[in-house]
Amino acid sequence: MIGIHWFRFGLRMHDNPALLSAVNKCTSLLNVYILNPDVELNQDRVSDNRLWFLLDTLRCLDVKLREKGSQLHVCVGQPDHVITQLVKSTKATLLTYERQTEPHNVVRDEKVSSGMKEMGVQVDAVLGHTLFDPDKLLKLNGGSPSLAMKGFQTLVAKAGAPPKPQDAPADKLPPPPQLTLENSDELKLFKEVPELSDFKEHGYDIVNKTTSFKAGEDQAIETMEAFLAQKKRVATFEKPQTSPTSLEPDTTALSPYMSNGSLSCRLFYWGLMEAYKGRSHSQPPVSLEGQLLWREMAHLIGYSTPNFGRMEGNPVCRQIPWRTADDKDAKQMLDKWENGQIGFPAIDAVMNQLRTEGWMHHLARHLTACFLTRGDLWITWEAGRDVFEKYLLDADWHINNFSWHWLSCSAFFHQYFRCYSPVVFFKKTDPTGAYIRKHLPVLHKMPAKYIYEPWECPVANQQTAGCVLGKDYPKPPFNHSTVSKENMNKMKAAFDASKKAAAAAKEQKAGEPKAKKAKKN
DNA sequence: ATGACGTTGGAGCG
DNA sequence: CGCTCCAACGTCAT
Repeated sequence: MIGIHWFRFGLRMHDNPALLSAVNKCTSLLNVYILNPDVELNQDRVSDNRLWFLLDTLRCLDVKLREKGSQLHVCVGQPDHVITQLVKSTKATLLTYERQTEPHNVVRDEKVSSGMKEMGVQVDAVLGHTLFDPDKLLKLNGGSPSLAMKGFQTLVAKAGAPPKPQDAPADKLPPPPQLTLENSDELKLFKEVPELSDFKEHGYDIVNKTTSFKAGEDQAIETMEAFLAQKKRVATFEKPQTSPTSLEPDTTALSPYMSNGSLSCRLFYWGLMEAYKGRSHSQPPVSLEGQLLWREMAHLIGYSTPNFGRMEGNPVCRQIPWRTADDKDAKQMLDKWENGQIGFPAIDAVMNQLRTEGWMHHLARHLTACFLTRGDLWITWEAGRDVFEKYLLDADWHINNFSWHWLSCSAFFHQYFRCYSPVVFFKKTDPTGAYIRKHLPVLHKMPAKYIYEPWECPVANQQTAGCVLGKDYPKPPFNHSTVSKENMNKMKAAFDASKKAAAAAKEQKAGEPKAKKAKKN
């Protein structure tokens, strides 16, 4: 049988059930990755760092495939068109891929698989990106996801242990089939995995790559094993106790690998169980196991909630009258926020780390997400979500949307009177401002006393520090305490309004059957 | 109904 | 560093 294995997530050889399915069934197998020019090669949606990380991951994958007598073919084009052309060219009768659950990916895959059906091509869509089968979890829970961690833990307990990771293919892979394709405007096939600079026409260039993260499956496993070898650190890990201002990640920093599947979450889960063995250890939700459960819960909610990627029409999302980019002031603030020029050093440092590294600590994300939405700027979480999605190496549709719901008090978390302060929050873990100095070098010489509020620094000292406010670094556009208090009042109003709306909807629902009956009669 | 709790707040006290 | 209070959310167990 001639087959095509379509890599999307699951960019690895280990624990890759979809790839194994292809290898076991095929005498000839084409391994392909498709770059969609509207998605992966779109500067508005994917930063240079993120595309570089993807391409370098693909390069590592290609090396491994070549060691097994195969290789990775990288194409540019619309996925349904590319797959159709590849099937025609290779005369393949099997298409395999790892199943994805993001709504846009579900739509794409439905389109592709219905096309394959018409061509008489068998499609194997295999699970591998999460610990559990989302449909199985939904069924166990009566058809709906769990919106709180406690309930989710109960659900997971019912589901039993997640599958053990599978080994990488032991033998040589089936050789690639003959491929005769003419490059066209709609389809470009690369002989080798492309570099960032191959996409200059899309605005990408290797000189814009600034992240120090290293890509690929080997790096992922090495990082994981190095962390899991620290048995005490693993056993005592409590997420809220880790530091957002540490100069090196204080957490595992495995998320970039987990999000594109160069690391299997099942490999990590079972490695973690092994590291826990014979030790008392921290528990979910704060433990490392808990972090995997949060990921799983976000994926299940994102998969099963209509319109989870926006506020309107989203049944779990509180409707809040946020400002959008249509508001001129909001748009200006949004741009400053994205580019680290808002005037609060902690916020700007976090956003600079996001743009240069493509990763920040979870609590740093909390601080800046709270600031953008309910805390200070009162801007829609959807706008912040898009900025994070563009720059984060670990961008994960479900988790990103879930977290923005959480931080904006739109769902899952409701204590809007608990608000992060851009001046105070980082002082706890970084009183001297080492993190600020690293990610916001213009404040490098600012005295520790003023590092989080340089506008309080006497002008003479600003000059000595080489950072004059309003010239070298912006003055903050408002007073945080005043604005955050005003915003809390707005939140109170929005909560009241949504309670009222919920009560009205309930009443209407109660009245509905009667109305229908009345109509019938 | 009521109270405890919720992965990760801040301010002010000792 | 640990405690209480702030003004007060939704969820869940009792």
